Amino acid sequence: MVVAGDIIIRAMKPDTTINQLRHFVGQEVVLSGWAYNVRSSGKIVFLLLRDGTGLCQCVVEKNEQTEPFFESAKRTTQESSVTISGLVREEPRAEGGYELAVSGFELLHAAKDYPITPKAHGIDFLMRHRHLWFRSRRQEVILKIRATLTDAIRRFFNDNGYVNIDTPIFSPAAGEGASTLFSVDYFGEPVYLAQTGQLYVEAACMAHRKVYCFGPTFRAEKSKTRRHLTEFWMVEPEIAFAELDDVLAVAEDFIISLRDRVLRDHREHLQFLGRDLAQLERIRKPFVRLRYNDAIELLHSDAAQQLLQRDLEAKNQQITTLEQELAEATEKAKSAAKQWEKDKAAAREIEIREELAELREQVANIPHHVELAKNFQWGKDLGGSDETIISRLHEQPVFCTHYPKQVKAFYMKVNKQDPRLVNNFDLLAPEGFGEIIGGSQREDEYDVLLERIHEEGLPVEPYEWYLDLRRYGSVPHGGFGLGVERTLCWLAGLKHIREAIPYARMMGKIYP
RNA sequence: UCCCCGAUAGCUCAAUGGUAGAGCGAGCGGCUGUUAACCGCUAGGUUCUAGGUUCGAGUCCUAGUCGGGGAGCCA
Repeated sequence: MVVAGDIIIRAMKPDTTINQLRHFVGQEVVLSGWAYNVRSSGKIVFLLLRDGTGLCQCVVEKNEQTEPFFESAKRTTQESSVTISGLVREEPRAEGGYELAVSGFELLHAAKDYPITPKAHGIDFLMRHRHLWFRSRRQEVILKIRATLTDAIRRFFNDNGYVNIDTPIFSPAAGEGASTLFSVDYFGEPVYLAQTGQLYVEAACMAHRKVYCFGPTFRAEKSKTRRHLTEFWMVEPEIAFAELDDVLAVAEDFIISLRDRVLRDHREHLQFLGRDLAQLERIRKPFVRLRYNDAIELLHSDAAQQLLQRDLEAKNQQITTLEQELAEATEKAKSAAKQWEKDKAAAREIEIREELAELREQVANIPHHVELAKNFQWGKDLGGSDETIISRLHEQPVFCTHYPKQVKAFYMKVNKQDPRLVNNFDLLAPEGFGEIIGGSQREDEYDVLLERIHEEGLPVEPYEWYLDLRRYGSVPHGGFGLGVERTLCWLAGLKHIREAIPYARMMGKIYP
């Protein structure tokens, strides 16, 4: 039966996809895809087709030619798969500017009760239907940008002389902080899912000079925030004959290249997501370099306090505005003449309530943040609110460098001028998106590294191979890790990290 | 681990302690330019669980489960 339909539909017509339609204006073509939305009146059907490359309105007018399939087209349910032929024509009223005047129609599979309807849904429901949520416009766009981002990451390193080294996911011992590792039964032995490939990539670095690993990493942290996943993707370059400044320069070029590529390939997608492109476009070298000691001064400064004060005022102002809007929406939801107007007002009401709740929480937190900043003491790690303050006081991304060694990992290079510090850095993305890179120069002196292992109370034996790298031709070297999902959040302007990965693994979430 | 909020139809949400409703979705019908189309009709409920208060609990109280937001920690 498919064959018969095929012959009728396909005879002499080229198969194409929606993103190619502009090359076929005035011609008959065949499209296949899924019904995104179907509207009909008595004698005309508008079927919005989704084919993975775009959306196209397919118009079926009732006449002799369409008579055999008109009813079938009219009754097509959401997300049913179809093959449609028709004449491509320019049409300003249609989304995308082109539409198909349908001449042939075949239903491949009728979807029954597709769960994600064209109305509002809660996040829990959407996450449980992640496998179907992919088909929604916003999710499709985000994951397309992600695919470009991961390609741009590999491209940068491959084009710049780095060798890709795949590091193991099963790790024999806890590298740092065993509590944050997932343990797995490995033939009766407890092993752990890798939370970094760095130590392994360092070894390869001594063979290849410039290397990187790229893959999933795992953190068993019980954190439930919009910035955390238990499984996320990280790329970790490692460079021989490099000191801290050399690593910073690489990170800078790397970030610029990712920004350039995503902006080049996804301008329209970013606009669809509501991203402020000017914020991305203004990013340029050099990024801000801020030493930990200076960051503390900044946190203690009037500028920081004023920023928070201005924030408080701006947010209170926003709350007032939103409260007015909420009252209007509530009134409209009750009094509007048309049902759809009520609907829209009610939906807006829910949106406003959510925004208000978020703003009120932020306002409630500001005094706390003020205190944290004012009382920040030397020797502590920078907290989330501190990072936000620092990044908001600068136009460009900020490298925070030279942290106290007690809050950092044992392998970071102890600073020669001030041995209380290490030659490390975090990169803070602008607009308060927070930390997207953590990196350092590595300790290359055998004695110092051994000392640090002892200081941290770590067993030496599992690190013998790592110490070997300092026994046989040790060189200054360093690298960093960039979190793919956090970077995507920044580039695409996503509020929550769960949208930045196809299947988010979070505390207590493993389906689908 | 800590703090705040929530759980009512497939979905999104209503319901001064007093007969559980609406819209969407589904089913049926109407409509030749719709844009989350629109209009009419129909079906759809163990109000998260277990206790308690009360003449009476979706609503109040206690505990638990699950979810959301935030803190800490981090990419």
